[in-house]
Amino acid sequence: MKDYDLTREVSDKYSLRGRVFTKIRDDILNGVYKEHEELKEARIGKELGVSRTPVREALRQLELEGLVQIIPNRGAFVTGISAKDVRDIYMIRSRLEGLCARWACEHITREQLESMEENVYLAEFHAGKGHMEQMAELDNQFHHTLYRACDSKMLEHLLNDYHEYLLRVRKKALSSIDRGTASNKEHRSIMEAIRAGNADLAERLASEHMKNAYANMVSNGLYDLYGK
Amino acid sequence: MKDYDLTREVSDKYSLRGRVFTKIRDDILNGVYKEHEELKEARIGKELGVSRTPVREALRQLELEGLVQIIPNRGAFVTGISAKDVRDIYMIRSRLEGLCARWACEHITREQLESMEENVYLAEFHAGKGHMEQMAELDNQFHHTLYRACDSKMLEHLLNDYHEYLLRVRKKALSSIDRGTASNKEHRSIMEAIRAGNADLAERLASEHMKNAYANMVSNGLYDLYGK
DNA sequence: GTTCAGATGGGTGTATACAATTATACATGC
DNA sequence: GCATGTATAATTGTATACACCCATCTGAAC
Repeated sequence: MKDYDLTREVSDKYSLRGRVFTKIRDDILNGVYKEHEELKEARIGKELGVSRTPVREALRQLELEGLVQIIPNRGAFVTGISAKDVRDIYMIRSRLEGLCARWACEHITREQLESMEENVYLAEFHAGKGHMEQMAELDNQFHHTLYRACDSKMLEHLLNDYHEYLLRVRKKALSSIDRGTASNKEHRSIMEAIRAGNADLAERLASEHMKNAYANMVSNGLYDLYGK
Repeated sequence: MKDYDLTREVSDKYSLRGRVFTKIRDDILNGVYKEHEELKEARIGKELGVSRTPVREALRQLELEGLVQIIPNRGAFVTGISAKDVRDIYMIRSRLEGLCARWACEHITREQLESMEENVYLAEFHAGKGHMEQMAELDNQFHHTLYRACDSKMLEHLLNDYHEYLLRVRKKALSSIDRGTASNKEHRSIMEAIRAGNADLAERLASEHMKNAYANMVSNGLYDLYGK
């Protein structure tokens, strides 16, 4: 039998369900749907020109992604993210990114390391110019490369989940240019620790990188929008 | 608006879909369905006396739980767990259980602590008698109490996921009575560290507890069944 | 004014029909 | 013999119909 890919992802980007799933998901992450807003199957289906069936399936999946909550016989609602949830996720990520960096020391490929180097180099340029948009994109890229480099589908997928989950919050919490610069320096340190194969150091730096990102967010008070 | 529960769980235990979901899930965890076995909607529906609709929805959810993989237009297959996946999960859990124990130091309730004490006490009794069945059940219970005690829905849910995910493997890897005794001693240490409010110690002990559990599993060579 | 039974409307839950896709078997050509 | 094409069966993907559940409103009884 063929050796199928084991990661748990929403397959089938090209089916109706896949398209509906992606659409609703993006709308939630981009704030089109607010917290606790009800998502009615019929309305969404009508909007996208499909029947309720693929919409239902998409919603059921989004429930497990954590973006939607379904109450039996009542409906689907956009989940709220509390300040505590955000804090918890950052702390969970700090542990996991640390583990990820540790594993990356052993498993990173030449290409991945070069991609990281390029990323850090480029980010310095954009930081100097104050290009926030590009900084954010490069930040995403850096982390995805790191997740890749740990060579663990389990961990990579988990970290991707959380990373994307937080996009809802990060979209609002525009980080300052100062934080961007500091963050990129941390990226450089992490990369160098990995290149040197220093697993203990890499784990510690990556873990602290997350804690710093969270602390910055709190000090900016920007995610209070979501607090109760 | 009502303050709905935010955890991402499969709600609706009493709908057909909920029952189908639970049934298939249990069958996979109990080894009724083997790795890479195909799960056909029509057959399962017929067996359970329901139509394909709830079966489909259950399968789509199981996909995100990681127990099933769906290939578009092809079908649903039971996912395989490789030896590496098991190792990765144990390492991930070691970090997260550590974090969980740390948080429990601050948030554990009187009842939860008493439940842990009772658990450890009872486990000593069963260890002496060689009651493996009860030991396994108490082990599950201890961890669930710990997950509860950290007072984080995010972390609790994540750990529950992994815990249950590994049941497939643990069912086969019957641990020895020696490991049971050692494991329970570790439980006691963790509990005492939490009771003393020593977060650093609790985190370290809980983290090592997982690594030990994994090491024991490897030394018994029992999960090689799943290796490639 | 308050409470509660019943009607009602809007929504989800499930079954079923049909369309689209894929697997299988078999024939055909080289 | 082997590869390739084609017909057919089997299976999944989607639309639709209807049953069922629940929130809301109404009105009568008190």
